[in-house]
Amino acid sequence: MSLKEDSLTHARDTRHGILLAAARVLARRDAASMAQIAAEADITRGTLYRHFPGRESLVRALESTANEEAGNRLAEANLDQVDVAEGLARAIRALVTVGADFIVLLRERRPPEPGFTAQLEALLERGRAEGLIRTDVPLSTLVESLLALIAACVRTGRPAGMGLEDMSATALQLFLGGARAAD
Amino acid sequence: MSLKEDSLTHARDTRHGILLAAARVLARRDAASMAQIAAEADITRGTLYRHFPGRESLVRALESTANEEAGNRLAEANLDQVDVAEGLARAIRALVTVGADFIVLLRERRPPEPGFTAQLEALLERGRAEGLIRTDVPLSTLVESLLALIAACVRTGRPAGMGLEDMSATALQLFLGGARAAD
Amino acid sequence: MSLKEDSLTHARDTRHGILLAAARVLARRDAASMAQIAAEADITRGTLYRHFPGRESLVRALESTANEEAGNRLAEANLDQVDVAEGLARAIRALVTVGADFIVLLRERRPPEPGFTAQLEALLERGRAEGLIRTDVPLSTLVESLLALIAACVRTGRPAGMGLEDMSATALQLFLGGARAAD
Amino acid sequence: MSLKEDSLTHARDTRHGILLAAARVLARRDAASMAQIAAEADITRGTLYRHFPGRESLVRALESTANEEAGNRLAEANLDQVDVAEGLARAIRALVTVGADFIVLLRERRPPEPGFTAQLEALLERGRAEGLIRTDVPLSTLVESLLALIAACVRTGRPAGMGLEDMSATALQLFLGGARAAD
DNA sequence: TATGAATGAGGCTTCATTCAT
DNA sequence: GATGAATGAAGCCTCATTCAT
Repeated sequence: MSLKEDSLTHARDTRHGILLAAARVLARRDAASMAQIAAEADITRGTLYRHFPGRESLVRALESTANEEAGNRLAEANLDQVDVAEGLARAIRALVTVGADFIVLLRERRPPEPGFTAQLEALLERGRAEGLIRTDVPLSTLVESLLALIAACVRTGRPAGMGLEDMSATALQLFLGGARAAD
Repeated sequence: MSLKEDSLTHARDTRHGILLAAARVLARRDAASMAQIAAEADITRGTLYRHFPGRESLVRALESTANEEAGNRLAEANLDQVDVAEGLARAIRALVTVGADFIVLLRERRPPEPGFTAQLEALLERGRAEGLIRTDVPLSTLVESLLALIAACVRTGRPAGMGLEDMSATALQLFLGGARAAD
Repeated sequence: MSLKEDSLTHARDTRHGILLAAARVLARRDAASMAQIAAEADITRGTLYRHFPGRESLVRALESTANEEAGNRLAEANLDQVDVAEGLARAIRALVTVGADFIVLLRERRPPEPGFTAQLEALLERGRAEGLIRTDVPLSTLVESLLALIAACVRTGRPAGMGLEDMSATALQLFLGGARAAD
Repeated sequence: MSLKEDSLTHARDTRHGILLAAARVLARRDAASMAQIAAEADITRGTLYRHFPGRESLVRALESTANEEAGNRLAEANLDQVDVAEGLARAIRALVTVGADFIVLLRERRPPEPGFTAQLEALLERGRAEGLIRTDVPLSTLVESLLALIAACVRTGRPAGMGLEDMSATALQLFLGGARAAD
């Protein structure tokens, strides 16, 4: 590996490390300062600014990384090649996994980039066509509800020591079956 | 009405006006400055500080007002004197009504004061005892999910022009029955 | 005098004091920091920002104040009601007087506002018509030269303890007669 | 030519190229950053620091190069071997030629190195002894005035498309004879 | 009680400079 | 010798808060 490649790799790693640190600290406190983010990433503010020219740039990179990561995981899950129930299970597991690192996304969510929600919408549409998903509620409400339930499960599940599988299963049950007890 | 009472009333009105203005502006932008809040309330910063000794005090007052208001509405709903399904319907209508102020609460959310969630927990517990509400999910997750669903319905329903009754009904259906189509 | 008028006056005084202080400190060091300017004006940085929303605003106010003051003094001098030689003497005295406070202007000069140089140009044009001022050099060069000579005289004269009258007389002699000894 | 000489020559060329680039960029913007200077010289910041240990060092080198160059040109002009009028003409032509670099000097001007102004002072002193130059104005004021006039002529002449000879002639006329029309 | 000026702490950002490769 | 990452000291600006009127 050449020197140049090495340095590029290093830079990319540092960048990623910063994004992870930012996600952690912004998840704790939404208005975290650049100093706090730099501290969490174990670098100085100056270095932080070497990698991201400003706060906005950092937040945008964070959002688009999270969007991208979520989109990728959903894409890898081949949602359209399994039945809708299994697709929902996979989608939720994917989002819970991402969510653990990027809950921030689920909070301060600006109009989320398509390619992320689009896959969820397609899945739910198919579910409607098959008679599995209700049609008397707007699609956007369903998507928003799904995300809200995932966030709720992660928020309450993590402090209680639940694992990713448990949190995912709970979210799936609540989304599909609601809080009503099975008869 | 005596002069003193009159001035007390006036002070209370001003206070209330400030809180409403603060709710409006904080709902738009979480990090709104004291200046913006004062401007929205049509007073000067000095006056704002005469009524609330500091930003934290204002936010706390806002939270506890919202909590109180939500708590009062829930209390007025006599949740414990009707069956659980009707109780949930009433609770959701109450919370959807509190709406705009409530959104603020859901953002800055510190551990919400009891007296507010306690009533929801009691209702859900009763539902469990009656076999209506599932017991395989922690109570806190259920409460959080209920609040998340309400917020989701308000967020997507309001821009779509839905009324309070529609949003409440949707939230209730999603909470109780989930997204699965009725058989 | 009403309270409001009083406070307006006070604000204007403070503003003017800041401008004077800024002129002093910027004359010493062109890249002086806002902190240094505030210190010279005996206020804190915060107060400085209450009066001028940013550095650029301060510098612009300084320039336009100096321009204005110079313009006013030239206007008061009734240059067009005396013969050209006397007019030049008056103009130079006016500018030397302003210059003592606002040399800054004469240094970092951006395209100076008209109303200031226009009066000088009119005077020199009249001098040309009367045969007093040479016509073989562009008018703009003459104006620039006059200002440069005034600045040179102030810069070298002040440290030497020369008074305004002496500096003015020197500048006039150099401008009109040049460095050549009178025959 | 040995390798060592070659590398020395190369280093000297780089150094000179950097100084020229610095002159260009500092003439445009007084507070140019090291990064901008490096970019103009087409090297990295690291390399810039290899040649000059710090900003101050670079600026000093720039000043002393300009001083030296001006000094050299004045020395080459053999000012002391011609009569004073011709000497002044030569001196002004030399300084106008140094031009662009010179402007920088006139801005950041610290007490200019002797060896440069000394030659001007000697010339003017000789002019006084011969009765050509006025004695009723301090020598330092005369030097400063001469430099100011040269700068004024370059500043207004260059945009107007005047050549070096024209600008020099104008400066000489204004310095010696002033703005008064010849009788 | 209401107002507007003043304050000072803290945030964002830039930049000269150093260091490891 | 050259490069790019890292550093830390300022600089600019905002804002919650206090004070005098």
